[in-house]
Amino acid sequence: MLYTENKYKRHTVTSALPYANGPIHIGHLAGVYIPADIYVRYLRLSEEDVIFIGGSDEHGVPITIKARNEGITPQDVVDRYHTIIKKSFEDFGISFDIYSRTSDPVHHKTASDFFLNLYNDNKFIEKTTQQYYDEEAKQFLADRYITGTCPHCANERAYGDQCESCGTSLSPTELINPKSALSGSKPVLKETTHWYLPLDQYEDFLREWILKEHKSDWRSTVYGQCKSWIDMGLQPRAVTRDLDWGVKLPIPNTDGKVLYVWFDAPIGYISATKVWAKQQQKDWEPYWKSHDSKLVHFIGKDNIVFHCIIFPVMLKAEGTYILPDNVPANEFMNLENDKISTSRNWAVWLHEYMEDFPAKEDVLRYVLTSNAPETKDNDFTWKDFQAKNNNELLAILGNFVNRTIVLTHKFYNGNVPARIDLNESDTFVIEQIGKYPELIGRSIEKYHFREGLNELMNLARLGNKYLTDNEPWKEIKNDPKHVQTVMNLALQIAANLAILCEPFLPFTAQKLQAMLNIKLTKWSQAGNADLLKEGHMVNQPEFLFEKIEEEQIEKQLLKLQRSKEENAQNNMGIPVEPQKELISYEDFIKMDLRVCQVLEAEKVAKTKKLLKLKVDTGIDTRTIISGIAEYYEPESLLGKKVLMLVNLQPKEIKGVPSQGMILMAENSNGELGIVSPDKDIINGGMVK
RNA sequence: CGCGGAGUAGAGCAGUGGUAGCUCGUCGGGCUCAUAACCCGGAGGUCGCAGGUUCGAGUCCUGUCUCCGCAACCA
Repeated sequence: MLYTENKYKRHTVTSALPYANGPIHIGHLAGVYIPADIYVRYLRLSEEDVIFIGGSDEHGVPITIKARNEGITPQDVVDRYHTIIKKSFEDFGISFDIYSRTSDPVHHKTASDFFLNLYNDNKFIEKTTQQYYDEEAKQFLADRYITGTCPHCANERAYGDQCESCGTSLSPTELINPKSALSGSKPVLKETTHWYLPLDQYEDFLREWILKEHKSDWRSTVYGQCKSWIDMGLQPRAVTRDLDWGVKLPIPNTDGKVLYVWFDAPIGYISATKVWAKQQQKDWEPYWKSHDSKLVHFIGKDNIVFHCIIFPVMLKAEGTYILPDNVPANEFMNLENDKISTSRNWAVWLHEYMEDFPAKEDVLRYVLTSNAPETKDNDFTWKDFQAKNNNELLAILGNFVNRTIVLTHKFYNGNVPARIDLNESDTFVIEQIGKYPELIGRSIEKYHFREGLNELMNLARLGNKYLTDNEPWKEIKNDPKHVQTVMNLALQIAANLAILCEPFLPFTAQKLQAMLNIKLTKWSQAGNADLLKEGHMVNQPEFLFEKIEEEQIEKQLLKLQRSKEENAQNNMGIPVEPQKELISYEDFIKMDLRVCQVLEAEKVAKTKKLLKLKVDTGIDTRTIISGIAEYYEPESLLGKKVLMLVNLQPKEIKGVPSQGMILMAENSNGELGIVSPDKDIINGGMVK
């Protein structure tokens, strides 16, 4: 039974498949897994038919690269991370009905059948194009794995899809001197055939389905993102790749081709359902094909386009599947004011958290829920973590339960006292207890988990206030009869908390129920002031939460500090480039390098990176554009002596002609630094 | 003018036309059953800025500034 209108018989809840090339961190949890888990735990308590699906996404190029770098097979890589991820989810209490993986044979079969259906139905466009091929590594190269010189700004480290120096998007064939990032060799163009999903043909369907039907029930962030994609105009998207790691194409003469990972991953939800159904001896089809099933995808915002545009188009094209009812995507969780990053090791890893804070799963669940990035990016800080544990979980919820149980033992040897002669404040409390299940339930049904959690805490606050107002420790001498009523109701509040907190704090719910010596499994039991019968015996009090001390927090901050320092030392992510081809002295002296002085500097409007500089080259005064605005304030450059290539072909950037190039080098953080002479050299002094 | 989101008390957030609200922190008081926890009260905001619509705007419209995200792996 749900509170909001419900025309569905069953729920299919998916959570984004984590990519199996790294462990799980708090960003994943806050964005996807905790909200999804709250939602399904709530549905189960409400006695709804629900299946909660998860699994590892184990295909795609980055996994093959990682395998190559470590000298192991892609299967080794995904086995390692699948195991770590699966275990940390289990330990943390993410209650998947099935945690599967896309390397499972069931998935390969499901995905290739899905493809074949669309293929036989002529839903794809077939196109033959020229693509770069690495003859040494014997494979076609993804755009990202080709580097070369940008035709626009002469940056030598442009990628096949984009030049980061000038921001233009490129296609690999535009690069001058293309080079394979895999072997370093020069790739050759080779013909290859691929199949495309013509998203553009589904524009009307998407407009109707998202922009009209879901205008009011999808989150504004999700809706806005979809609208933007649709309005920009959708393009056919390749569903196949030349790669040998993935789901093989089920059509003849396509050796070395697999399904593109974004096509095969969401089908993983379906195949995981099949694996589950087989284990449970159930039918998987109603969960995906019956119109009385409610499909909900929990994802992070980076996945919106796949789950709101591409996957629905796939399902629509196939024709027999239902579409998602909602896609409650979260924004991002930052860590200590900085973007979470796997490669920079700027993260709180779930498996490490579990080691450092044993039996504190619910503390992290609480903090990440109460600060969940539901409407915008949010920040996780350790100080906040400590404060929320000490001042909220412990002080409000833990303390309420503790004082209630302690008093029960003190006054009644642990037996629940009878309720007699209710006064106004007692009936008020009973009335309030009756309101919370719906209050919290409605919030969860609307995917407002922060709000629901806050209401839960309000119930504990109500309990604290009730005790303080009635002062049973004092009144036991004056009015022992009423104290029985007060303690009875305080215990009923505790029992209600034991059910209502289950979606958010499952471990706490278990502990609390054990302490109260009851077993509560249904949401419908909550809201009732008679959960504990007169004379029922409760167990000895135990702390639900412990205070988190300053040292523990400092230890975590130190850990982060250390990874920042290691990053700085390790040259992370910036391999030293191999030496270039030998050139003659004649080639060298063609370059006119000189010491110049910056006279004026200002930001180029509407750009992030560009500065417009006026420099004295000794020969003349000229204007150049330089992409260093992120690293230097314009004023700090005034009067600075820099090295410059003055005879570079002029080039117009953002409408301003740039006559030359300042020499710069990159540090370990990818920041650019100006190379300057260390003696005072005259303007126009030659570098030789 | 690439697109989307966000800017509300010291911090974190809610609030889609009608007397500015919640949690934490802070200050004062109360209580002592409780893990110095709990309860009451106060201080603190011209709702990024500037115009406009309206009897009335945080809320609608126009302009403008700032931050974040997407177009690279990553929730």
